[in-house]
Amino acid sequence: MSSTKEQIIKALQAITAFKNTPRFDRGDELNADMSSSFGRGNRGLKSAEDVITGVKEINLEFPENEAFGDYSTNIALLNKNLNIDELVEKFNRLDLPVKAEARGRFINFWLKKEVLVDSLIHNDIPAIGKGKTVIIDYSSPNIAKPFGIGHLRSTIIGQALYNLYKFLGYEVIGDNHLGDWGTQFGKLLYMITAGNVSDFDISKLEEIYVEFHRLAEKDPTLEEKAREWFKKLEEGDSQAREIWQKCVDISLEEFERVYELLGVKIDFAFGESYYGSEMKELLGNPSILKHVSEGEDGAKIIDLSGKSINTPLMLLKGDGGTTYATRDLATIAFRVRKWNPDIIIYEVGAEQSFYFKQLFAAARLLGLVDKKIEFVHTAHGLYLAEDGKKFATREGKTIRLDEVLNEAISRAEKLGNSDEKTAQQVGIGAIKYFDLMHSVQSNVVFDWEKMMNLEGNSGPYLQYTVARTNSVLAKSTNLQISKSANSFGKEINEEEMRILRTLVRFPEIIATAAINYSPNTLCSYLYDLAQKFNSFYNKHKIIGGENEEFKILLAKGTSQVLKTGLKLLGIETPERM
RNA sequence: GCCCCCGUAGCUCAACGGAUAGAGUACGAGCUUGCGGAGCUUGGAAUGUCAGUUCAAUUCUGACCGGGGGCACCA
Repeated sequence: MSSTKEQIIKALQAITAFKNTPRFDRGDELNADMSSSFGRGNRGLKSAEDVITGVKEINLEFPENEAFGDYSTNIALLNKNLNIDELVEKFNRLDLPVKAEARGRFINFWLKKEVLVDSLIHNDIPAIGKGKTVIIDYSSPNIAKPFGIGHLRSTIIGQALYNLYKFLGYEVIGDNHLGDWGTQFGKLLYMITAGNVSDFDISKLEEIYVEFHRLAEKDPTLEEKAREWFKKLEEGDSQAREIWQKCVDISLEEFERVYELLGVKIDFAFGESYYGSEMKELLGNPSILKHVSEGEDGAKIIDLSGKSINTPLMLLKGDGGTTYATRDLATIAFRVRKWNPDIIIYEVGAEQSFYFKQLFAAARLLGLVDKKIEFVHTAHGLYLAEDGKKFATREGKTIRLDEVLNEAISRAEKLGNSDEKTAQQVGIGAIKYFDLMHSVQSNVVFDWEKMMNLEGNSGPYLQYTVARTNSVLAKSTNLQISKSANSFGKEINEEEMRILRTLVRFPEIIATAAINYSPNTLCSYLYDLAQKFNSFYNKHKIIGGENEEFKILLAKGTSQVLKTGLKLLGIETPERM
């Protein structure tokens, strides 16, 4: 069955004898079944003279203002000579679930009541991702550093995207690309061996790292020593390898705690160190090497000036050691071979935008991927310190994520009567929602108070609304919905109507949030829905009220959508709170 | 110096080129025994500056101002 949106578009195309292939965005293209005729839409068209010609472009949008209908089109603005009243009149002769209405040069479409009520029962999510594979590279904390606030966005946004794509029927692979290789280990190895440090934990490692940079400022040769140690590690030196393994083990243990708290589980965690053999293969492949040239101090580089990128990508350092880029290219080769994805999403901060531009260009230049693969770098904004500056490990200003999470949980506890589990759901929910409600690319200034906000537009507000619906529904379990959907139509009040019109949008909101990589779209939607429900709840009595069965059905529908939406965002919904 | 992102209400954030720029918070005024007040109703308050494209610009283009990030041996 085609969506209402498609039905409207097809009807408009039919009326206007629209011939050009319409330009669909990705979601529509996947969604639309253009091979069918325009379905039941054409029944009302009697003959060719009913057709209005000369229309060049058709598009349909969600009006922002709800007074302008459920859908609207600017067709009459784009086609100046169009007789808008004639078009509306013809449209309304068709047997469609919407009614058209001219308003200025816009046409607004209103879903009919039966359709709205029916959507309470059947509101299916279109499987627009069927047959497509998407890899999401997210979280990716660095070994030997505490899990800091810096990786919160990647973890939370990445997980939300993962859930959204999966929900839409995509084959989704989540990979936690751990930062477990690279020169930073050379730094640690140098410090550990030079200082004869035998016993260390995660905070000790951070101290050592900070200390290294302090010393290196005075003595630049230390950087050289660090590279030497990393080179040793890459060559398989047993002492280096042993210390490295210990660092990895310590870190993973720490990360596990954080993921547990966050309720995040990532399919794979291959990490950078996994790609040793893939890198070798890459570096030995003549068709790759023909793009490699020698740069300053013997470094091996890939010239990207043909792709209008002035800075070349460094494939190997002067001493032959690998770089971030070597490992990322190897990772791409591996992923293509193993999963043959359609999209690879890197949920990584905006400070790496330039690097990813280089990486994607290089991957295409080297022929690691074919044209159909789409690379996406979400380039999220950063958490900034309250002074508006970037948090930096080197200056020791990292805020540890577990501290933030525990603080959130204890604040939720203080609100009173909730048990430990609920407090965790509320505290973590607050943090996740706070992160996700921001548009991905904007920076987020770190502020405890705002972060833990439990009122207004917040995770707990949504959870609270769900708890309310649960409470109502629990009291109405003995009521059976006996009427058919159509029979509810007459007595629907204004508040109920607003909820219905919001609920029916859910599937399209999900698709929009995924396709635009913007979970904040879903956040706003859920908040809007919850507000509408709470207004309704305050004004009308559900149990024992008029049209009771319908009201319960409405509460059920709202509850369901809120729960599903929050789940997609990675936010749990306590039964009570 | 060059490149990227951001600039919207006191503060924190929304808005696929569309119609009356939408929330939260803070501040002001309300919500009689209610199915849960972490709630609801209500008031004031905003697109950095200057041009341009367009029937239509917070959105696109250019310049400028302000903030953040980046520009090969870090990741």
